[in-house]
Amino acid sequence: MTQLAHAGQAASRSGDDVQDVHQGRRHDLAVAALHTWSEYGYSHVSVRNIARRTRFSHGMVHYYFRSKDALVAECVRIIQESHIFGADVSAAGDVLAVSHIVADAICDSLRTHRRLHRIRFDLRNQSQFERELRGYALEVEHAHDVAVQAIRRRYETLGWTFDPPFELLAIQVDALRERAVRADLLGDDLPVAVTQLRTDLLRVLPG
Amino acid sequence: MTQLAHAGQAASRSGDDVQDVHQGRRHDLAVAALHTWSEYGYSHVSVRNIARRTRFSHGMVHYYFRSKDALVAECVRIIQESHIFGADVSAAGDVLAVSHIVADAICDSLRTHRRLHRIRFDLRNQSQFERELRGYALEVEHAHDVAVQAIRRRYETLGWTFDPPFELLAIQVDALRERAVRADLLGDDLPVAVTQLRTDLLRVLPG
Amino acid sequence: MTQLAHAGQAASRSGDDVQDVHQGRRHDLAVAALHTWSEYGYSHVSVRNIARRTRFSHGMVHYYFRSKDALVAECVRIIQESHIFGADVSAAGDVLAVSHIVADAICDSLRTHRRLHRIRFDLRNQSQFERELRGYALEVEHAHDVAVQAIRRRYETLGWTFDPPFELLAIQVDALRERAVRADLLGDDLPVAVTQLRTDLLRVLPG
Amino acid sequence: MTQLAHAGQAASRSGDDVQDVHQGRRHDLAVAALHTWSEYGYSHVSVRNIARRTRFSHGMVHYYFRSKDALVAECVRIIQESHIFGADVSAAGDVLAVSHIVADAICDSLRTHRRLHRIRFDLRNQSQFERELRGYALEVEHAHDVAVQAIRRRYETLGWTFDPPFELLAIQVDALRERAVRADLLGDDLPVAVTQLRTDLLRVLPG
DNA sequence: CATGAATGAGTTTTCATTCAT
DNA sequence: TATGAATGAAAACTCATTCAT
Repeated sequence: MTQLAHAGQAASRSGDDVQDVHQGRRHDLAVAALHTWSEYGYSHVSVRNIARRTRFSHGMVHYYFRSKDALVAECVRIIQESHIFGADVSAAGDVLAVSHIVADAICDSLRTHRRLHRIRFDLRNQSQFERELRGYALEVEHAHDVAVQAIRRRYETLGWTFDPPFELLAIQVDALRERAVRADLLGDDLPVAVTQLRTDLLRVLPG
Repeated sequence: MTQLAHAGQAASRSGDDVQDVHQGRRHDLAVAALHTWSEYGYSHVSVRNIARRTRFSHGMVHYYFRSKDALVAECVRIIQESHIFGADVSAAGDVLAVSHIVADAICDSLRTHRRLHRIRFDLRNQSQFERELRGYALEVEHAHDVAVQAIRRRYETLGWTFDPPFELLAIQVDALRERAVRADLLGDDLPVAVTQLRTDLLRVLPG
Repeated sequence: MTQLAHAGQAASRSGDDVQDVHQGRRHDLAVAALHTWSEYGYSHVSVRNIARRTRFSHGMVHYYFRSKDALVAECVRIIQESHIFGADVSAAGDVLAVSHIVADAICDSLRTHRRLHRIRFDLRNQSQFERELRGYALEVEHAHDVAVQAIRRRYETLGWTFDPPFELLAIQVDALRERAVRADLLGDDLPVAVTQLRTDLLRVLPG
Repeated sequence: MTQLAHAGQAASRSGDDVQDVHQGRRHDLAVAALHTWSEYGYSHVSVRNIARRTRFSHGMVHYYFRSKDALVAECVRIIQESHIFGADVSAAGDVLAVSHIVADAICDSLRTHRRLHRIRFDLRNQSQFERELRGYALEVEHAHDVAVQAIRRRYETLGWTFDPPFELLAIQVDALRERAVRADLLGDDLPVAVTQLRTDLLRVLPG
């Protein structure tokens, strides 16, 4: 549960507590929603299922979130702020170092934020069918793209040129991540899947 | 609708028409279900939604399918029989020819069976959350694997060795297909997406 | 199954077979209905449940019986004709002999026709709530009364006078029979229940 | 309706009214269910039928009762708490007095709780066919047995010995009660039936 | 004669949402 | 703020009945 820890509680010091408490509650509820989502899938995320996970009533959820949609929006905000796609490649001195950092970052993120990754893939899939999810899915995909482009720039700064184009590599990497996420839920051991993932990533990344 | 055409209509033989008519109806209903599925996603494939697409009552659907599960089973059967993963590479004389045939087959299948492909990806995703779907998802993935291995063997017969391993290439190809499927529904032009897919496939396939 | 055997098939000799075949079918269907009834209770006797027990389609049931009600009527007729309440006490020379004959007859009937007895009690109960069953329940109860009165007359002919009145004894005997029927379905051993019943009957019957 | 009156209305204390109001509603709904049950039989006790009796929607019933089974459980609880089998024979000085108290208690209970008695017999019957009812039926029968044994002890304390055994007498008494319950619903006058019952009881009870 | 296609009302249950307090 | 009462639509499924063939 550490991975979805409550970030807003430190805000309870200053004067305008009210706002902060409100935000804290919203956050807590959204975290509960994320848990439900990652375990049962979007279509089973019901307001009551979420409330059951918290100390709050189901009316509360509607008090803090105008609708289920607003709740999804908050969930997406949390995903964004978790920087689950980031890899700090600024210190890497050569292409191989970048690849190692990237592979490690992906695997670490999968270990600590597997729920969020699973949600991302579910969101991307569902957004094909539920109009109201498209905006959120695009936001998350955009965050992914931004992180990916930063990596690309580092590779290119270090003199690597991609052929086939970088984009296709990015798609492959993302597909490997998705496979690891699926393996996890389908019963396969997460650590094993992540180890396998690391091996595979190093095979396809430059170097 | 042409892509999901009615296979049972040839039922004009003689005595056992009854069975054929029955099977025809079952097929028609399953096709209606596939349409609903591909447009609204699995979680909105309800018996009533399907009936609404037909000239029949919802009781009818239950008349032909004991349960929703039986309906899904028939849908999966149709997907299987559509051979949406097949590529006849037996005639290919060199590696490049194989790649072209594979790329063309994938693109053709996407054009004629885009609904089924979309359903496959949705099924694969939902099966993570809905136990009763796992068997079906595994069946479809197995069909995919079988088709993919046939291609691999042809490549290897023609002397190609894969490094990184073939499996990673297959995942990449499948991810490209998924992207094209998503592009379609997200508003991008299908023909454009398929053209792009073909270009991309030829870039990653051997040759 | 012997207890609900088909009585109408011997009629297939004469010229007007048609009628007889028709009656035979009606009988067979009603027997299937009786089986369903005794196992699942009246409220679960559905036309399809019955048809499933036979070699016929569910449309057949409606072909032979205008409605579920007509089917019930036929079931009741079969119960009546099975003489499940009868005891031939004409040969009994003294009161004790009558009591033994009655006890034995009740136990024998329970062994060979336990299904019908169970149905009788279920019918009597349901008829309180479903108007259309009342007539049938009353018919069956009347048959019971007739058989009971014959026994009473024999006792009185042999010089026995009942105090408390015979009617109260009849109610007690019937309640003991009902208890044995319930014991059977609730898992207790039928033979044991019948043996117990015999002992109890001999304790309350004259002599 | 007096016989099934609302027990929770005293909920005017202070802080924990909420609970009481909730319990009150539950009780009210269960009472509505008991009415439906006693009039139409268990197989017609549907959530919608019950809601139709109240000013509430059928969703409400599900709000208060997780499932139909929970509703039945509450109904049974109400039956238990109504002590419909009790007779205070502690003050009776001789056997005849016990018999009179018992007869009067049975008749009084039948007058004030005839619905509950009818439900008991229906429950006992249906429990033969519906597994999920067995536990409830056994509970109610156990309550009956407990009350009956208390009476037996009083008789025996006062020196009466039963031959035939007490158990057979209890069955007879219960059967007489059932007959009165049936007479009521089948159209016969309740007061008349109860008067008759009293006479009959005094004929079979000791003294 | 006999079938099974077809319907519509019924069952239990879940759920997003609104709202009075 | 926060609760939980209340609703109505929707889900999967069952069933008696009608009817064309």
